[in-house]
Amino acid sequence: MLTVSLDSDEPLVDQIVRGIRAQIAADRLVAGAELPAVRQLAADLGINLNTVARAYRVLQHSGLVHTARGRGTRVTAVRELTGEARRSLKQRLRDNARTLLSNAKLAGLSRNETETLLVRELDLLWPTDGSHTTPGHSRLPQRTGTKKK
Amino acid sequence: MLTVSLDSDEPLVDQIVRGIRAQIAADRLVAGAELPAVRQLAADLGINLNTVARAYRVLQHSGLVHTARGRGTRVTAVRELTGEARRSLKQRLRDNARTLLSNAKLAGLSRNETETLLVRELDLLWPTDGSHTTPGHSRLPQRTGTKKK
DNA sequence: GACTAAAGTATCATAGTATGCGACTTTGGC
DNA sequence: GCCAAAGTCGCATACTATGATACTTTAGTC
Repeated sequence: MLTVSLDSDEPLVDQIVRGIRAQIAADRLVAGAELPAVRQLAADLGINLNTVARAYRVLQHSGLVHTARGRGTRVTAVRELTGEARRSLKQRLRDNARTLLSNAKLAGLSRNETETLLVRELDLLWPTDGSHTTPGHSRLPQRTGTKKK
Repeated sequence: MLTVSLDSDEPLVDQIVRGIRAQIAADRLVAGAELPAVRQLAADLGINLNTVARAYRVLQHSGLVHTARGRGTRVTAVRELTGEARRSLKQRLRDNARTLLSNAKLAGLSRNETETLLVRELDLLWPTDGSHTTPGHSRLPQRTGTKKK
């Protein structure tokens, strides 16, 4: 399910954090769910238990999980950001988006190709079939979800 | 124009590379344009000249600029990727997009908010007023481009 | 053709960081 | 109380990012 790569230039801790964040965002890990024990996940990934423990600590600092010595680590209810924290995060998102799109354009992707790629990922996080998502008019024609390749 | 932050956890070299890549992608630096001398930019940014030189070397390795001892550094004509290089880059883009959108969702942004943010950045890189961009039907309603601040 | 200013380059030192090893502490069931 | 299983701590080590300083190349000018 979760994998890491020693070849990547991204640190192992960051890879783990990113993977678990993505699972929480995609609702594949919901509030109350228990994460694997640090030794367990470390063995699965073939790395040191401290590296996993550090990743869990990062997640705890950002409030996504709660961890207690001797009892394990569980996913916390996600709380939304407000005020200044939310503003600065949006700014960071903008910067990241700019970098992402710059790379896409420099690689020769067209605007349409780039938008298609983004829509696919949007659909994964905010599925449209259930319609329990935030109401309002969408800015792009959703589709896929169950599309053949 | 270009700024860096010592407080960021992103290395200075990466910040410079990212900033210049973004400028090239946005056509604010076009082929043939000369980049500031390493000492000049280093002084402007308040950092060591070697750090700038390393950033320029990274850009040269990715083919975006050409640099010659004694003569300076210039932007190269951008060449598009093909074949395997293009495929693997698209995969990397997908991963980055997933991370970006996960963060947006975990911060409590709605799908619409996220899309709006993305459209703004898309418009910056692929402006729609001129219509000299890649032809074809767009996947989202463009706007702005010449919006007042 | 030598001088010189200005461009990038190379070498080395250093502080910081990512990871791993091994020992420790806390919890909860028997 | 014991013990297995959870997370934590402190240290070692390899690597990396940045900077200081000295070097080499280019191009103009006399």
